Amino acid sequence: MGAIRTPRDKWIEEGLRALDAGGPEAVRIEVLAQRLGVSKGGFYGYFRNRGALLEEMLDTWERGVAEDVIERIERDGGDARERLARLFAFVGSAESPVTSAGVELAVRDWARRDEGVALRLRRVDNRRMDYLRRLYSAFCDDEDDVEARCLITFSLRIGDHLIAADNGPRDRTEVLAAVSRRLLT
Amino acid sequence: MGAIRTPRDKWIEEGLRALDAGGPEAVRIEVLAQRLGVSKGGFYGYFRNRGALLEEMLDTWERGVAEDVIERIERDGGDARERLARLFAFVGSAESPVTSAGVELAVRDWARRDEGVALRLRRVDNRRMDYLRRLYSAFCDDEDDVEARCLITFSLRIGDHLIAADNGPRDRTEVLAAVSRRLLT
DNA sequence: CCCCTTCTATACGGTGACGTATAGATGAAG
DNA sequence: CTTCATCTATACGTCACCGTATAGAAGGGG
Repeated sequence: MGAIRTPRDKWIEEGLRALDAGGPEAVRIEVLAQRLGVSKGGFYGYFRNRGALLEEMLDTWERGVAEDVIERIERDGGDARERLARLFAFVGSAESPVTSAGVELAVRDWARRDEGVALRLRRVDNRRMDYLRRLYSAFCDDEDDVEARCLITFSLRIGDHLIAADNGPRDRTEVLAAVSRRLLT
Repeated sequence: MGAIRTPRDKWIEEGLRALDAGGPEAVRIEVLAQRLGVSKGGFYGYFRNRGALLEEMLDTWERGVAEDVIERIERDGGDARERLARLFAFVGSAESPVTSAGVELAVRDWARRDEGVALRLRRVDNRRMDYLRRLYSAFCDDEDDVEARCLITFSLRIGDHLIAADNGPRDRTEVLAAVSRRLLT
């Protein structure tokens, strides 16, 4: 048996990188092949077609972005406020192609026009929202208030990457820090 | 002179509709032509190429979305709080292809990978953010607080359309209304 | 050392879209 | 009714990409 030269995962990883940079339309098999220093010949040994790759990319994204992040925050302990603070700090720190903020935004935009992607996103968002709810509920009794904080937290996490406005003399991170302080009260 | 059968504006309008539904990649000349009940023959009489159409679409979007909205809110008078409330109610009510929320989200995603679009978006966002700042400043003295409210308002307006999570037993609009109340205090 | 599975390169036909060229239709002006 | 600019239909060459087919490395097991 010959050794696997560019395995399945490489295609998926490179696919996610392309998704990050240019959205789903940019996930072109021949381009990925070139970037992997390989022709597209082997691709169809792993995947039935382009759609199958996209599907698997979403699979690994879904797994990596819901479970892994929460697990990572939970692992280090602390009370709810500390966990939230760590969560705020962690968001969007692109350490792997899966957890990159660009991929998430691309998926979010993608979901607006693909029902299947929308379903996956709903699962992920609900999983995260539940987690947020649990954390906020630990020090905030009014359920409506908890819900409001969850939505604000979530929106800021997205908006931060999507809003192009300058914040006057202030730094964006400074403004975000101020809001975070208010959210943790 | 023969009458203009499908004028410039029709192409732009249809282009924005396509952008709304499928992002910039979906703005295909031949598709627009078909939707207009026309072949692409005349297109190249108005526009040098596809890029020129995209450029003009962004022009009309930029004009229509910054000036017109603010003007509309200002027109009806009232104090700052009332204007903000009206602004909250107005956002995303897609009355024209220009002010549709889908178009805005598409532009926002587009801006992540096109520097020219990013520039335009920055202009629009700054224009709107300035307006928000002015309104909040009317009843809120702490400048940092004003900035925080602006960012939250803006993020919620975007996040609302992008977040797929359910809000438990509550309706999303209900949660948004609660936040809005807090923002207007 | 040879075989055989697994990966790889290359060539092919097909499709959708761009942009050009050119001939036909249409309707106001004279 | 003719003229003429303007819009429109159609055909064409080109390109990027998909998916298939087939032949060529590459390296472990017998």
